[in-house]
Amino acid sequence: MEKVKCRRETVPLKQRMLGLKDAMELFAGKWKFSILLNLNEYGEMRFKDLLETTTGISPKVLSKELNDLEQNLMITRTVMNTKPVTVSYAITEYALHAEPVISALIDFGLTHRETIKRR
Amino acid sequence: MEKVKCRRETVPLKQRMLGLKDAMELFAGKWKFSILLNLNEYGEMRFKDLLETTTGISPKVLSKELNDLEQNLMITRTVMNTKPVTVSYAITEYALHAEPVISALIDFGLTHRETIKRR
DNA sequence: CGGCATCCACTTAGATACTG
DNA sequence: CAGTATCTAAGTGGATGCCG
Repeated sequence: MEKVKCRRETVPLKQRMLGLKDAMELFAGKWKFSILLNLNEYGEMRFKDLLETTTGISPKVLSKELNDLEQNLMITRTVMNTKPVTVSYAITEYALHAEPVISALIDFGLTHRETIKRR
Repeated sequence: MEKVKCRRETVPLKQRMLGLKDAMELFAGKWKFSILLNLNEYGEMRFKDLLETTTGISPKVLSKELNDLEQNLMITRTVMNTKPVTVSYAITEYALHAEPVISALIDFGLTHRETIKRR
């Protein structure tokens, strides 16, 4: 692990740990990334759509995950004036900030998967 | 979330999700980052040392965390021929691969913490 | 010293059914 | 359609004690 750069080195270790903790808590669980990647790929989606594309999730869990993501400003929730009501979810501009994290995780995860496999 | 780059775009979505999953599983839990950052900062450490610097952890959990990290090649475990035995843990070269992940998480986490706080 | 065994508490996830 | 209610199953974490 080499010397960290930019803002990271201006911040004490304790606080960096807080940042790590926050980020990990936000993305914890089996479904958050899947939901975000789906919303990113397909644009606006309704509850039902997400229930179908997120294979294996139950409505209760999906509901909780969506709430978490909304609380953390990663997605928006829009209730449409139709009958019966439809609700539309979309990814936010703010969620773009998470792209470096996701990229780094994918890169590391794929490399690591190969490394462990051939061990 | 903008277009992904390099190897990430050569890999299908399903597989990218696997990479994400692997990486998240490796780093899940409250202690892994703390242990890695400590080992990185202090070099070789014994079980007892880690038990002290990792505030709040119990021996059972520390033991499990260390095993996980060793299985994933992030640390080495060396038994010394002393009486009574001492065991020394150290971070591996391979763990350097995780640095971009950690940096990205810290950056995002710190920014996000501020964003949420002032909401 | 460096753990593992045991037990318990708590949180989370899943299945299913139901409602506005 | 978009969830909530309820119940149960499972995983995880902490406390404690013991042993080589």
